[in-house]
Amino acid sequence: MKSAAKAQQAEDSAETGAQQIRDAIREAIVERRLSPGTKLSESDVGNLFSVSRTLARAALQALSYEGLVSVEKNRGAFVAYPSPEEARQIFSARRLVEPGILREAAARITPDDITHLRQLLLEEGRLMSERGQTARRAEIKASGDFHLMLAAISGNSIMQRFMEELVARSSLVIALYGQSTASSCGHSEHGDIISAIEADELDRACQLMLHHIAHIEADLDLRERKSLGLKEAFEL
Amino acid sequence: MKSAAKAQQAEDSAETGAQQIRDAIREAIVERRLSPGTKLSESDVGNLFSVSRTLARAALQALSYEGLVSVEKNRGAFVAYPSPEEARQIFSARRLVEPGILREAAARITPDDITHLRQLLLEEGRLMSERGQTARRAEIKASGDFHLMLAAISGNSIMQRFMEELVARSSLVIALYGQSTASSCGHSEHGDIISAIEADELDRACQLMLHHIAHIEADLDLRERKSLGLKEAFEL
DNA sequence: GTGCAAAACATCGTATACAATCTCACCACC
DNA sequence: GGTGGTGAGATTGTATACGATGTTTTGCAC
Repeated sequence: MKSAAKAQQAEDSAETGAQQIRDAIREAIVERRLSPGTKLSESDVGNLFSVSRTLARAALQALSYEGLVSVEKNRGAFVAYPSPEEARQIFSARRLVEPGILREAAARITPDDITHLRQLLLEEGRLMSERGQTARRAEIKASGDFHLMLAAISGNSIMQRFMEELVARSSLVIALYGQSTASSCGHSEHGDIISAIEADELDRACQLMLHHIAHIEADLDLRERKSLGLKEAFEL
Repeated sequence: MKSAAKAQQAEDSAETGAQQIRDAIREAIVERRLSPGTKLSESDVGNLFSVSRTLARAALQALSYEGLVSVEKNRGAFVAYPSPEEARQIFSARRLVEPGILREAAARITPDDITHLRQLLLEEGRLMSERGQTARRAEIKASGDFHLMLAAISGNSIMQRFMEELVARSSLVIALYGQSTASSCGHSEHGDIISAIEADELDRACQLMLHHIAHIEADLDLRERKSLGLKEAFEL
């Protein structure tokens, strides 16, 4: 189904092995196999993927442009540890752009797109009912994919890329500050948004989107906690 | 006035010499000293800045993430040559985000900020009346800085970075498809927007912003022209 | 035993070197 | 004369090497 997109990827983005490493690490971060603050030394990354430090470094640099890793001069790269302030900005940005993306997507959406969206939802629901870490991780990814697919449907590749960054960073924020052990996204809300789009109730769809984002944010505990490092040290 | 920001830059972003090279090239692109399509070979860039290809390559990679340079596998880096479709997407993105940024900026703006904005406008007007290439270039930069300062005032560094990318890429688009030899931005429109903010007429300010963006877009000729390459070859 | 200093270690920053790929000119052949 | 292949040159892709910077550990003095 994605053969065309994949072919283009393989042709264009196979540009260097660094891209592959970047994608692999990003996926690991988004699926929360890598925790915020984890050190990603160039040598280790290079050894892990059997490439030289040159490529490892390029991959880490790329991830730092996306805000997923922070590189500190002469100290190394770490999985980003967004501050509460950054977290607020990320969700502020999402509140700002997602209604607009939704409007553009609604203007161009096809029945096929709706089918795909509903398929995604089904998959998401299935994963939600399953047990186990891998199911949980796949669910996190699927939940983000809903927002990304809307961006893709909007037809604006710039906004799409921007949303990819925001969704990925959101995953980091939820990993850090999320409270509920439940799902990362209110699942049913995604369905409601699709329904509103189908019914051509654009304003309501935007309202639902804003509420949806607000719900995710409401599950965060963004209080500063300086002593977290100490606590963690004990709990580990 | 920017000592704090500069210090942080010097401390954080002097991370590598690559940053400096990246900034220098970006400035050259935004000020249109480098035309779209110009080849930027790693060796040449390296020699120009007296560094190795390693750093030159890193700088070019960074610029490619911002969409200002396109790197083609095994072929090299070129100043980006945005297609009409890309141009449309860039301005579509600006229409989408700038009103939102404006609203957030208006909510946090201080009298000091307004003073700075007006200073910027004055500078812009002064440059507009001057003759010469350097004045024209400075004017282009100042014109973009107005939009960037609004993003800075909004206090959301993520949106700020995104706007930096959009403004820079807009400059490329205008260089390619702009028709009027006149200024890149309707200068007075910037002033009108500030006035609307001061008067707390937020909706009107947003309308003005949208009109402003529309004016810039209206000056573009985004028709596809396949034969351009041939023509250019002759005209060169 | 505590605190500081210096050296050893680990890691990053940058340069250089070699391999892979592309471009283009030149020549043989049709 | 045009077409296709082949080889030299140029440019990028990747690896390795060396110097610079930060961190840890060791040892000595108090």
